[in-house]
Amino acid sequence: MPRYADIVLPLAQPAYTFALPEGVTVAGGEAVAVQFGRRRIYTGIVWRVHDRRPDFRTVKSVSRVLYGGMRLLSPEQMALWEWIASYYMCSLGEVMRVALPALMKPSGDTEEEFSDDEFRPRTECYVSLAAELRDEGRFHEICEKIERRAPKQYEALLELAAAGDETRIATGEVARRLLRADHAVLDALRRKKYVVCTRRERSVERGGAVFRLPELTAHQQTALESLRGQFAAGKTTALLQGVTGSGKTEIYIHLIAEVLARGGDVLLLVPEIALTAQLIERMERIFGSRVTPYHSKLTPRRRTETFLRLGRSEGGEFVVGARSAIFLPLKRLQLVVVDEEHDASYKQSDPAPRYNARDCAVVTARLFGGRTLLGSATPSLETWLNARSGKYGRAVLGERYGGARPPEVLISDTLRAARRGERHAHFNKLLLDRIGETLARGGQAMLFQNRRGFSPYVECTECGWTARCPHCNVTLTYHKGGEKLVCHYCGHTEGVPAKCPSCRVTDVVPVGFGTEKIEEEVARIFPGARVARLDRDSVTSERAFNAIVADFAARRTDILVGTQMITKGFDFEGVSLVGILNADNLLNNPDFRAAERAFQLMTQVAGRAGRRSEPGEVVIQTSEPGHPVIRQVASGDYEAMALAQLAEREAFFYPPYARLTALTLRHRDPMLLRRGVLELAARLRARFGRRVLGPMAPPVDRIRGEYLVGLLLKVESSASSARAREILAEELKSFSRQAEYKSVTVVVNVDPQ
DNA sequence: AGCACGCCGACT
DNA sequence: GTCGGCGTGCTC
Repeated sequence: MPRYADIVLPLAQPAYTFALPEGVTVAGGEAVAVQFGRRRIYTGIVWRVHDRRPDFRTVKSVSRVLYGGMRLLSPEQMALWEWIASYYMCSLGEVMRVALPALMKPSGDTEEEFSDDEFRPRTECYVSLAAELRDEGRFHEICEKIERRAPKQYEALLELAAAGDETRIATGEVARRLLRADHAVLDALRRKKYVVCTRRERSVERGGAVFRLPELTAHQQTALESLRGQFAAGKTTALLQGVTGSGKTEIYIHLIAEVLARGGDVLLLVPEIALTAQLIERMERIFGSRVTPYHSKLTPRRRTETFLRLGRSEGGEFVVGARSAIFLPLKRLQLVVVDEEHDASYKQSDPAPRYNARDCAVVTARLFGGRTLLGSATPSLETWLNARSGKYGRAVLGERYGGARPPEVLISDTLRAARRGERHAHFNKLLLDRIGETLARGGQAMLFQNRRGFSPYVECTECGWTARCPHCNVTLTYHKGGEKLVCHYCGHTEGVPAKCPSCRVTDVVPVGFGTEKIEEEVARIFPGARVARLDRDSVTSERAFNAIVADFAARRTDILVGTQMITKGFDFEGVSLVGILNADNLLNNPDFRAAERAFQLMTQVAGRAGRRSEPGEVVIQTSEPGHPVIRQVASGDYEAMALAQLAEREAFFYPPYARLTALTLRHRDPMLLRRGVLELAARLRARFGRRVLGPMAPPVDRIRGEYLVGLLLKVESSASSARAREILAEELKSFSRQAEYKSVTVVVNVDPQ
């Protein structure tokens, strides 16, 4: 009987059907090499094996089976891929692109090109004590012998012997890279036959049976028990809401340890690399080498090793990773923890699949019959409402760790300060006074400005000309380092003109302000202070990031100026003052989530002030001191914010009461684009009525020489979202089939941030 | 995604 | 007269 396999290729295309040659057996979830097109060879994932002959003229055969026929994807992972493809309206191939590490999906024009790229595991040196030294008496004897003459070697022996269960893998070996002893010392020990070195494929085994669990406070204990109870009673998803410093992490740790002890797998999702590194370290202190990190800063090889190792694992795995870790091939997933679940970086906005890892976590856990814990100090309104309505379980941690008091929030009126002549540069007198006092006391301050660069743009003082990108409809951002103007959309860079190119009269000057400008000003006003900056421009690498953070933690800097980056989970003991330079640009974002975001951001920044020992101070500079969100931040009243915002969302029919799908149409000819969007809007209105909004011009309506226009679909949360997507897919298909609009690109973003 | 096919501008 | 630009459509 002829057999066929539907193969998913890493393309924005549906699966293709290939024949299975005589004697070749494959099953769903395995990887194969196939020839696609004239000569290109791709890695594909077998989705389904069947014997229905497709009605194409030529049916090509699968070239060979990869990874020795190992099943790369569990049935649950395949179900997740399918859910994502259907929910986010993309192809399985697009899911494949993010789900598999790059090295695992080689492609090439020739067989050599293809297989040369194929992953080969790297080896690593493992060290263990010689058999002789396993005997305690003999060990001490030798230690005594070398202690004086070779202190380094003695140290190394002790280190090796003392390496806890968490670094030692099952065979009693320790990876050399985990030892402090250097090459020469280990070599000497090896020559003396005190230690044995073996080279093997790295990180195949994971050790670590002993976890050092933190003690819980009474509040934490109550919350933990409550969550356990709710999970046991059948709630699949729960929210753990706890203010900054209340110790959510300790609760995660206890739940994680319980699952690992049962042999189940755990996935801990964290927003992004900045936070990832810190949390991974923290988890390694507890769980040792049980922790498997997975984030964008890993090398392609590491990612592949991790993927394959997990695929072969029998359970008891603990992965800490960023959003794409949701795709790792865990087989006994029992718990997914999503830390800072409200964080926007869980949603991938470009390219497809435009998935939200937090929502995928909930789906995945359900597929495995596992549980999801969503943690946040300031939950997204979607999650909060789900918890409130009883759809999700819920536990609240009200108190800061060790009874520390919340920071005192001072609201400083920018307009009033300006009227009184109490505004210098971008600082009100109040903030400057507090910074001065803080420095005098030897304390540290953090200043938050939600904007990168020296200042956003340059302007001619005479005629108002501003530098704009020739390819995108945006002003160019001014970066002082190098006197450059940069487009944040396409990367176009040019120099700052000496004279205004328009009126040729005067110089152009920087307008507005970003972190770089603030850094400069604060350094000028407080010449004695050591100032550093943390934003995407100053952080060129993980190393640079760590250096800036380490300097601040060690109090080698006094003031840290930064963007969002400084809001994320740092525990700096010395920070007693936090300044928010401009709350207005947070509040006035033209986005239905602006108020929620502003609250989350300001609350998070404020949480950086004053840990443990003394309460901190927060100064918020704003021209709207009476704004409800400012008041809610000042009083730390999340619920007031949530209730007020939910009322607005309900009134204006926004999430969580409606589901949004954003459509963006793109074309280089603006007239054709205009006709196209009107046509599509009309078609959609015929099906969805007033649920269709637009056409609307997006904030940036031209990128890389292409024009953009948006449509927004709002469907009641109570309605069937599957049906809505079905109708939308139908209409998009028939729209794109029209000859005139074939060249118009339509991007679908389900649940846009 | 890659690649071939096909129709309009600057070169030997 | 051709070489080559990239716009369009197809790949099991």
